[in-house]
Amino acid sequence: MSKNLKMKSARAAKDMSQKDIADATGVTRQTINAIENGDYNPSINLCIAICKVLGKTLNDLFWEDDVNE
Amino acid sequence: MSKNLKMKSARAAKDMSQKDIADATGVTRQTINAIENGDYNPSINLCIAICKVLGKTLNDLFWEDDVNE
DNA sequence: ACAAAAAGTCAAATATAACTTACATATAAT
DNA sequence: ATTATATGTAAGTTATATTTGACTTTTTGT
Repeated sequence: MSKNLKMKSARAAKDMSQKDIADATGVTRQTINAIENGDYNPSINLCIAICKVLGKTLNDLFWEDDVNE
Repeated sequence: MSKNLKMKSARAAKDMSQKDIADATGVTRQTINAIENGDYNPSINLCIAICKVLGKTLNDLFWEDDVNE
């Protein structure tokens, strides 16, 4: 799986740390880190929560990039 | 969780059964059924695979509706 | 009315996302 | 030099998505 740089840059644009996103979405920092680094395959509900925190949509952050396994 | 009627109608528009989608995405019929009925929270990769089969995007099928747990 | 396909559901097993704890590195500030 | 914050990673555990197999109910076609 490839890295999610769209998520990483959306997070940078909001000046939030991985821990900030983790706290806002109710998961751990490691989970956010793993998603950004493409280490696993998060649930749709978590993706939606991340999108809401970052003011983006699913297509903005999760479409077309992470298609490769 | 609420039912995913967008997915159900996109599937109807393609005249595909739940089993057809299951086979095309590499999961079981029960998994597709559970997603349509809102019984659980699929992975983003499975959502993307379903979107591709149905010719839709993540926003088309999974945004704004399934936000309610 | 009958048969077949599609859909709904359930229990038990397996795979894996996500958690916990922990340690290491890098950067920035004091 | 030291403290604090942010990030990357890993082993072991827990929660849950997904599978398997089976059975029932609906729908559709003949």
